[in-house]
Amino acid sequence: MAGSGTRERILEASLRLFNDEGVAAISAHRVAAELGISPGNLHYHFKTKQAIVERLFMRFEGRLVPCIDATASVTALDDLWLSLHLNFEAVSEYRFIYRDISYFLNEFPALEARSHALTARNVIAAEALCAGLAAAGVIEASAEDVQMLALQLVFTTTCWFTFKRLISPHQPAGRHADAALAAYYALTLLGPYVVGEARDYLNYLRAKYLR
Amino acid sequence: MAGSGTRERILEASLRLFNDEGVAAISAHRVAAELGISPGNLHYHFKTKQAIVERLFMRFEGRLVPCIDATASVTALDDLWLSLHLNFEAVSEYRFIYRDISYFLNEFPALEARSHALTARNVIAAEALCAGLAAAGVIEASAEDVQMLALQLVFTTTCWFTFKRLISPHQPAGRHADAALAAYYALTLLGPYVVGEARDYLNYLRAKYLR
DNA sequence: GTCTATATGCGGATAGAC
DNA sequence: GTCTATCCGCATATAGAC
Repeated sequence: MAGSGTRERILEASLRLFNDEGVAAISAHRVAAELGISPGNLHYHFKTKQAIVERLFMRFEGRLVPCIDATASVTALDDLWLSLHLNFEAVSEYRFIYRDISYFLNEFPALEARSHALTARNVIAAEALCAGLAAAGVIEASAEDVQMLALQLVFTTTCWFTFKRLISPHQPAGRHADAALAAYYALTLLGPYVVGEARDYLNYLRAKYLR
Repeated sequence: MAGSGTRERILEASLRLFNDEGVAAISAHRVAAELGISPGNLHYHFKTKQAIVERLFMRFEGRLVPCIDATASVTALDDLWLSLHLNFEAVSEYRFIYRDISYFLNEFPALEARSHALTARNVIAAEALCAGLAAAGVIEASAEDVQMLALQLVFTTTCWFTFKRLISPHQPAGRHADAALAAYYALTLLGPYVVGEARDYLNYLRAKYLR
């Protein structure tokens, strides 16, 4: 499996460059140059650029699924915050995927079905999560509210970092320390539904993140 | 101004192709072929592909700004719904812009500042709009709530159509009749803040759009 | 496994005739 | 204004030597 460290180094360099500059802007030559190897050598390990992207996407699946499935025990608001935080971190580590969604799906059509499945799984997990909070009395929400909330949560975890570039200057490189802030932002979607002492936790977060 | 109809036809064909297949996937050759003219002729009217995109972006600005500035008189929930509907329609007509945000800003850096300004203007208008509804007693929201709501509204009008591709199969072509549904979706962000008889309007919309 | 060298095609952009 | 013909550069992908 680990026979050749080169294969792994190609994946790591590709992920970094894709994240920083976008998968459209990075050629196979560029990845090879970054590693100080020849394009021919890179081609020996990955026949096509698409093969690299697909391999990275599978890693993203493996990285994200535990985050969205480990939500069975969520009964408090800070559990949800942690879940969102982990989710944002995973998305941030593979942010090249959702960075240019349409381009990505057009260029790598083999990944469209997998992307749909992943998003659907995410929505279902978010619904279960919100329903759990409602059952625990943390929030007060109808079944329809829960559905909408779940969709808004997944929409936010998926597209928030992309949208951020339209409201603040582009982060130069590996900056993804704002997962916590993003999690707070997403959490405010539930804000108006929160009842009881869970409001205290919201106020604590608000004091921490607002200005 | 209208000396040559060709220039206008180039812009129209470009907009349509960019919207349908993405600005990255459409070459100048392709636009020329679509119109049945030569690449040389196209180059006579637009020296570069970037010039076409910039011209279309300016049209988008001219198309969107009236939608976001004509919100001074919003004092009822259905005024907001209409405003959102018009906003979504404008975004849909120029959906190639927000379709792949990072790619767009990377490829056409001259438009990054304008995009920022447009988004900022949109947020300010949304804040005024939510503040107006709060003042009119339609919603009950603190100043911080209003800020968050405005950001969520703009986030949604900007990125919702892009995200939709991850949860439902890709719309083949000029389908953008879902502006009304998108407006309803965005409106639910205000749902929990709504008080008084405005709730009736929300229930009316819910019956209309849910299932 | 890794290299050098190269084939092939496409997209952006231009020159110059009509 | 519109055409044909062409240059240039880049990206994908391959061939074959070491």
